[in-house]
Amino acid sequence: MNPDIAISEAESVVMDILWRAHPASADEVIAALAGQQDWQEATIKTLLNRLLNKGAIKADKDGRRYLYSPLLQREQWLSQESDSLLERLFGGRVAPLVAHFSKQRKLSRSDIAELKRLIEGLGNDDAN
Amino acid sequence: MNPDIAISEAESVVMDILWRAHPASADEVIAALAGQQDWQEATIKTLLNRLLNKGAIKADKDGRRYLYSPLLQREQWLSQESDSLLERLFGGRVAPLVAHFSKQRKLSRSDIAELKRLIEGLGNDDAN
DNA sequence: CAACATCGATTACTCGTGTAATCATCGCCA
DNA sequence: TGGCGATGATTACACGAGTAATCGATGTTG
Repeated sequence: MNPDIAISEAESVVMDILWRAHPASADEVIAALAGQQDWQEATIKTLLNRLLNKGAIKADKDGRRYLYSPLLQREQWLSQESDSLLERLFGGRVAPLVAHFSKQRKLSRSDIAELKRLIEGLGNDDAN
Repeated sequence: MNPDIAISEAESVVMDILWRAHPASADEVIAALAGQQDWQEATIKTLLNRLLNKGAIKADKDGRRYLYSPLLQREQWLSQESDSLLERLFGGRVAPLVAHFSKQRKLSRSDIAELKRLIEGLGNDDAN
């Protein structure tokens, strides 16, 4: 479908704002980022434009300004990013990844509980 | 300790060779990469040098050439990469990450089995 | 109506990265 | 022993990303 839209790190920060609340004007995005990122307004405008040019967001005219909304879905982006890491680092297998976190003691007690619940709810799916 | 050595994508491909078998001469690295990457020798030499300059590998003189070995450990790099992704995308929690893969049907049957085993070997702090 | 404010678009500049050619050094063979 | 070949070092160059200033259009207001 959507041929993978590549989002840079800085761009993804802007996307995050829009995923949380859209549509949003440039000003609203800038406001939301103040205190979180130390960016000039101009910087954020540039990022919005780059996102626009690569089709990751759309802009609807609202009087003299625009209201921005995401086109790229957060879920899709999550998949792109995490699949790529999974592939590159763990040969595409999830278990080794979890094993890694477990080895690093990155699993909180609630993680473990949640995983238990998750795994148990899976037993009978499809092939491979 | 080691203040995060940043490795680029291409560099990590070279590291992978060295992690698999070290020390290795430039020629051996080049040989190992032939057929896997479509890089000129010069490109690989450059990557080796950049890795050297950033302290990710070391070079021991062996006659007229060098033998390269990793300094940055694979485990450490895996952690850098996966922790950063986990933080950025899933707020640092492992369970949501696994949930994501599960939702995307990225869990193979053997993944599930392995995860089951893994998780079971963990929960022995208190009951349940 | 003219000056001004606002907002997006354009332009700019630096750095890292991917990719590679070329340079310099040094041991080896004829 | 002097040129050759191998090997690492240096240099190159385009492109994306981060960061931002400035321009241009357009709407607002006295």
